[in-house]
Amino acid sequence: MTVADVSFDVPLPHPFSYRVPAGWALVAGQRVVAPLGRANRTGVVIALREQADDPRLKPLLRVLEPRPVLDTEGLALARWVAEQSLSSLGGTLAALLPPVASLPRGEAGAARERAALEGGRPRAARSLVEGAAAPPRPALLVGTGRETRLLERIGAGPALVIVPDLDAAARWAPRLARAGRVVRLDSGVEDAERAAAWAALRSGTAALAIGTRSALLAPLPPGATLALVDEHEAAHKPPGPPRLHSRDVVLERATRERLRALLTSATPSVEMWWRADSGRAELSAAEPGAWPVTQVADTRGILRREPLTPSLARALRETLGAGRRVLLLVSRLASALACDECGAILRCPDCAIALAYARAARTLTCRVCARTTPLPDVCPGCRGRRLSPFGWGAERVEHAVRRRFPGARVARYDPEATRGARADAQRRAASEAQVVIGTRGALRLFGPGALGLAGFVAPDQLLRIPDFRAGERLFALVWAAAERVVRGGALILQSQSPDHYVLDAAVRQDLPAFYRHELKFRGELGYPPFRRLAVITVGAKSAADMRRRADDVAAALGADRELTVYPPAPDRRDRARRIVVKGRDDLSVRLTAALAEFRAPRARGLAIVGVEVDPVEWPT
DNA sequence: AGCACGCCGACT
DNA sequence: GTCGGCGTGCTC
Repeated sequence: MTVADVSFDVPLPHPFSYRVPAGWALVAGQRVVAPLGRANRTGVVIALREQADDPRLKPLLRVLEPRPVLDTEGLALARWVAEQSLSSLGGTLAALLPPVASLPRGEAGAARERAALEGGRPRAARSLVEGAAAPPRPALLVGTGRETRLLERIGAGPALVIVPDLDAAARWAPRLARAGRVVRLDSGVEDAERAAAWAALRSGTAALAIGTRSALLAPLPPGATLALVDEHEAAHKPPGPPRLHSRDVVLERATRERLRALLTSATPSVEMWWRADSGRAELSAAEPGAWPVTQVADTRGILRREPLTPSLARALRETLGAGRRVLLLVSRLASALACDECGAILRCPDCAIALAYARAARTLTCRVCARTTPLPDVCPGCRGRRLSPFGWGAERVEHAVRRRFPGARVARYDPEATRGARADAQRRAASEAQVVIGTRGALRLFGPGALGLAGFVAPDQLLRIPDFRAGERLFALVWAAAERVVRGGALILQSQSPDHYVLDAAVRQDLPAFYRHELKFRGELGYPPFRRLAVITVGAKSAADMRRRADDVAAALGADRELTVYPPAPDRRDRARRIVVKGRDDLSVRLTAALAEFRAPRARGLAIVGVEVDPVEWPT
């Protein structure tokens, strides 16, 4: 009998086997409905095989679509993604497939017949036809006009453009539409439209498609272009499956299927820059475009009670006078409260992190456990009476700016302010304000050239975050702000370390200078792109159990001499242990081998909570 | 992940 | 005497 191995969206490493009813012409890559446990669930056929009759196997119930959503290559790529990220194939597939198209009633049977007719046709002896031609080198498009250059290279397609989020999908669709019919694969459109888009790409009715990471496996004809917009964006690797950065999937797919990969970014990831630097990608740069008048204002010794240096205050006044808009960027770190007598920062007694100081409400709030207390009169440590704010959160800066510029329309735009009931009002106020004080997310309010002045109040706070990508992230942020400043406008960076290479490279609009420094530092400390990282989280019921299990896992990893294993460190408010591992290109394979005994289904007791390969956000 | 089965506390 | 807590185990 014929048996189908079916992968479901369950966190299990293995597929389930079913009997294929006689007369079905099923192929791998088709979605089917089959009984699993007590329910009927949708899964993907990942393999078909002949074997002796086994009465224990249940039959498949029905085929969902006339044709496979994935061809053999797509299936193989999904398997690669799952292996690389140490996650289940079923979950990975579920995240990389379009919604199921709802067939009009009565067509289901017909669909099955069509499947029999055309489903089995393998989509390519493609690589044979094209022989051993080397796959085109990926191109990295940086600098001014990179998006126009991307559109030029794409032409009328065939091409699939992957963008970081739904907003970007909505923005890109009309731009792409100037060259031909564009279909959308992102969840910003109805399910039926997404499903139809996938089908249109496969049949060739549409040659241009746009989507987010869920579209990474959408069908493309030979010779097509696979584009990734804003390659450096963390949104290309959000939590959840597929647990790889879209960049890695794009590059791998392009190599396997000989597609042309095009990636754009104002400030590429260090990984991608290194790839171009070492000749494994073409760097398409441009003559430097307009850049704001940029200045680093030294804040050493003068920023305790006043967030604006004379330079920034003057620029603010002039910009407002010229009728242009101002964005003051604050780090997402809120202000804290410090004791002037003993020097301590007030911390949450439970979580040990600095309490966030809310000036207007006169409260202290813990960001982890949400405990809120009224402002104390004295320092809990030394009973000192002089408590003063420390660090420049949005609220404190807003207060200072209002005091200094009483006539200006000032609005705050940060995650705090744009949450809850007043969110809409706040957003509207920010879109009309002359001075916006906000975090990174506030950049979305401004298009290119929309700002007269961008000012970074205390970017040092972002550099102090214990994450090896802190510099890269600040550089990207400064650059993104600079690109939004109008020709002749100003960019002011306040800092206690005015010579820092991140600031220096941004001031001089010198992309290579930043990467030179950054690569040197990454190389010396063994960080990506020179080593790969993974974070393994271990949990257990009791503290002692957790410690023992974490030590066991660390020991198993350490037995592989190719891996560098760091000692288990407290995580999740000390409810888990975190083990950082460094390895080489084969990190995933080695992790899979070393962790096998802990990840086995029968290894009960919730030993391993999570494995995160190539983390983008450092866990704090 | 669901969703069962399976043994110990506060309720009509 | 039951309803229900979520610990443990299975799903072809």
